[in-house]
Amino acid sequence: MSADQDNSQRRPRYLALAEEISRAVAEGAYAVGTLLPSEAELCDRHRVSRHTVRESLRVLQEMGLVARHQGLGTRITAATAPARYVLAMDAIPDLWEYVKNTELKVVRSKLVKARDALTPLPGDQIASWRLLEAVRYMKSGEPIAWKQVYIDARYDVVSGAIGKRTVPIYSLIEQRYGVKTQKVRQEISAIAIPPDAARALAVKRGSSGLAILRHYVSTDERVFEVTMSLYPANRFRYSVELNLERGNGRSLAS
Amino acid sequence: MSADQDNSQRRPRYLALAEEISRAVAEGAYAVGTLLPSEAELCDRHRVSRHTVRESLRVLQEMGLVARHQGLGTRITAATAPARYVLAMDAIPDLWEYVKNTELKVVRSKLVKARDALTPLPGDQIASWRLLEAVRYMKSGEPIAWKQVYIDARYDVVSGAIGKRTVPIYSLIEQRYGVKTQKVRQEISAIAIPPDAARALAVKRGSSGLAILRHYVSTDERVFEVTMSLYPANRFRYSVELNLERGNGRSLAS
DNA sequence: AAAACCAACTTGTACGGACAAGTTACGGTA
DNA sequence: TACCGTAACTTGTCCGTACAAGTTGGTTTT
Repeated sequence: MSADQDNSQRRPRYLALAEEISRAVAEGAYAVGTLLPSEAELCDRHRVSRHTVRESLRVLQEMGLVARHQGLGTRITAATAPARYVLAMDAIPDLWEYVKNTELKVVRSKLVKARDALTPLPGDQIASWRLLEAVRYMKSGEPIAWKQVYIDARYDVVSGAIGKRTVPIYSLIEQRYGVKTQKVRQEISAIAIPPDAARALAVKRGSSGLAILRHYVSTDERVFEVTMSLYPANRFRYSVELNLERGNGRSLAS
Repeated sequence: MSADQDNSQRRPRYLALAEEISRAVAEGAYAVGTLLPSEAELCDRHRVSRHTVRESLRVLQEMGLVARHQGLGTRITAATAPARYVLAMDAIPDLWEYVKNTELKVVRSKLVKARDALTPLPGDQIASWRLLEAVRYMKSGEPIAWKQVYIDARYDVVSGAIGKRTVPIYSLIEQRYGVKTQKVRQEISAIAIPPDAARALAVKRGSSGLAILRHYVSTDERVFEVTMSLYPANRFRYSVELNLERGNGRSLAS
């Protein structure tokens, strides 16, 4: 038996092997980006079955240390298992909860070329995007956000529609076109509110505000919606709670 | 072959079985809290090997639908797989990457009662907290953040220490006292920068800024550190990328 | 009545084998 | 020189067998 074994409490061979490999990786025996020895080779070296080797590699994969590629090999992706924070809720605050308690009123709608957008848009600069300018109100009528929504013109679910909306647009796009949101890139910054938005929000131009830029990315890596939202200070707080998890929920501890 | 198979693109049997079981669970064929049929029984019913059944159950486990108990059985833990966003990086931007490229200079340090803190503190209002006032600089010397750090006085790792720091304080607390960070609650808002901070940041008082309030929570649910950071507009953008994952990182999509 | 034992059932670990599917590199041909 | 086909290598899927380890319930013994 090649892997260390403590008589008083026997560890499974696959865990012992996983630990041995992860230690070797941490010590630099295999550089990040390179391939581990093949499964057959690991069988020979450690005198275990392919089942045991595969089980070990699965554990390492769950820890985020390796990625397996059929036909190619097992690549080292990290020297030590990355610790990750997991968002402890089902969605970004204003994708769901927030939308439920407010109304979005579209006040302008037009087609624009990417290059003409006030907000930088990705990809082909002569591509067409549907721009919606909107104001979000509390049910009580107070304006809390000024928003520009750019929709890839191929998914023009709301062409020309002006008025109140209560369903997130990316959700409509998902339903209508079968596009799946895989990723949301988000950037938050402080800004002085520009004149157009200031009027709509009933605040002084140049007063403090929060800007949240979001790119909605589909499973085939395309940005299909871009939103820029402006919130006056004191009318909006963005809260999230993050939990610390290591690897992908799997560690070597038994 | 008992599980549906599409000729044009053959799905692995174990995935088809996993989907069949998850659909049955969602439809109420098995109540949450009860046991699934045993592995042997599932083999018989679906005419597949035990390996295939075990592989299916592992997928369901990864989705958070079932929990396996050696000697007992496989229990249904949820009717549908919880959907979660996972922060696609190792840490909140300024817990790691950001800290590496900047320096925090503590300019004031004193003990305060919770009730006297400028930032609201949780729990007992007569409890003592170590307050550090600090400025964060780029290596180039430009001030980018004004910060108040409140530390539960029981974990006074930096009592009175004024000067430059490059290691996150919560990390020092973890090392010194064995406290484990389990959760970080975070709130982002826009503010007009107050006078004290404006001076330290070399911006006009009242100009736009970003405020990030964080509560660091230990594994025993205690808040042991609270930080309030102020960033002038245009000097700081808070970027995150969120991936949609279902269950524990595993879905049925291939 | 309580404790010990045992059988039956269940999941976990480990082995072996076979073939499918993906990737890469090399040799032959146009 | 470029393209195509093939061989070799690799991981993925699926099957089977055997035994270890854990759980539970029933029976026997004290």
